[in-house]
Amino acid sequence: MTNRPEPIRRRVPRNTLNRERVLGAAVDLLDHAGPDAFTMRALAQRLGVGTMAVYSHFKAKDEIIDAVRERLLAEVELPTVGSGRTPRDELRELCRAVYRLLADHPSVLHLLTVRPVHGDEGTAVVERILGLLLGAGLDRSAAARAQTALMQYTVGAALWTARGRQRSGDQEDPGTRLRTRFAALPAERYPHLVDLAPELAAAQDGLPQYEHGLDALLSGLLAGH
Amino acid sequence: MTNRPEPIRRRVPRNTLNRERVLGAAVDLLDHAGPDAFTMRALAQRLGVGTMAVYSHFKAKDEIIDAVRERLLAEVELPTVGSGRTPRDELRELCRAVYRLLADHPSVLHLLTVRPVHGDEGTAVVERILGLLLGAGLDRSAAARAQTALMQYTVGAALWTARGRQRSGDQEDPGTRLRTRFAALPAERYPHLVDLAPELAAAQDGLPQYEHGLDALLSGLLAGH
DNA sequence: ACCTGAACACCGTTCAAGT
DNA sequence: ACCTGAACACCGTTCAAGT
Repeated sequence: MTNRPEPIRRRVPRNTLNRERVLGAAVDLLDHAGPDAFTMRALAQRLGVGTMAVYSHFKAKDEIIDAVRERLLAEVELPTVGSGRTPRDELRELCRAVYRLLADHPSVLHLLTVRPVHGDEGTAVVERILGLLLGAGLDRSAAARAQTALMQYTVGAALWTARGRQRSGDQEDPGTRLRTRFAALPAERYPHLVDLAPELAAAQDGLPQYEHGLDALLSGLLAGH
Repeated sequence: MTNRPEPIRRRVPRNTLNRERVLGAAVDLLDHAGPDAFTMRALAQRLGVGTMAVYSHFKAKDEIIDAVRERLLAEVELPTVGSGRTPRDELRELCRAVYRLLADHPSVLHLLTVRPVHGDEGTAVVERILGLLLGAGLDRSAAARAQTALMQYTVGAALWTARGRQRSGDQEDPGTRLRTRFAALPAERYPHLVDLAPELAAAQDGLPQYEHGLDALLSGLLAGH
């Protein structure tokens, strides 16, 4: 891709490795090859550098994990304030932005489950959501619980989708695989499951399913306000 | 030798190792020591057996993971049919049973995120939930989406709680830690977050928080039926 | 200060061998 | 058939050494 021949994999000259470059390669590696392939050795190789060079910029692998998560969570693009006609519209937009980030980067999801959050990642989103909930008339306690419930559902839905996509080494998409699996169950024991196999398969469609649940959750949380 | 001295760690006699014993030790190890300590070598040691003995009963570690997940998911105790006064009551009970299982065995949660579901685990719960949703008047598509949303929220909430408990090597409980962290944020940028720090910390209380969100979700899903 | 290669203590799993 | 110990190809990280 470069203009130079580079007959031999040239070593990166000094001082060109830095935290930013390491994090970029880490995100690439995670999104492209998955968490299992996210290895210090693979990361260094991708950077064209000895394995231990990375340790000059990060104390340990866990520190890279934290930094990657922080970096990606900070990337959530907040819809402009007042973009929705109602607080509820704006809540939907915010939650969908978080879902989209998690769905686009299954690795972040994995990082969330592997290591708890330390820093103030995602605080901007939380702040906005809390403001909208209070603005909708919820009291302090209800707003806090609603915010937590929205994040819990969002993480769960994203995880659900990522898990379905995980085994896409197979030809079939997760929906069809799930449909055939359910349809093959004994109909006497699981009549509804067998009967609703197509509908259950259709509910594995990521964003539309997320929005269905999100709307229900928002309705329940904002009921009476 | 008498029947009991055992001056030297005696080797388990032949044919006493079987799949059940391996799975029991695996659950113990996972719940007690966490996923990182769940090692083939540690598992064998706990069974008083050479590392490779386990491979006589399971092809690989992944197969153990699948079997553990299957075993625990089958353990979900289904409330007796018709125990609730309304379908909604019964739905709550079922979902809470799933949440309790996941919260009690954080390892299952990890196993769920690490490997996708293959067999027909948890089908009994799904069947019951679908029946109740249809009984409540939801159409086929709405029932399938509602069932998926309920499971997504349940997994997300359980994961959220488990993640908070993960670092309990520290003295403070996750609530206080989160409160102090939020309270320490710059109040100009995050006024609501700082203000609601105590309420947000209180929302990390596991089951009560789960039930709050569950009620809202059920209200939204069953609205108009 | 930044980067290297060898080495250490792990890991899952293969394999030939024992009973 | 069931179990063993050595060995292989990995992993994260320490360490002494190079520039």
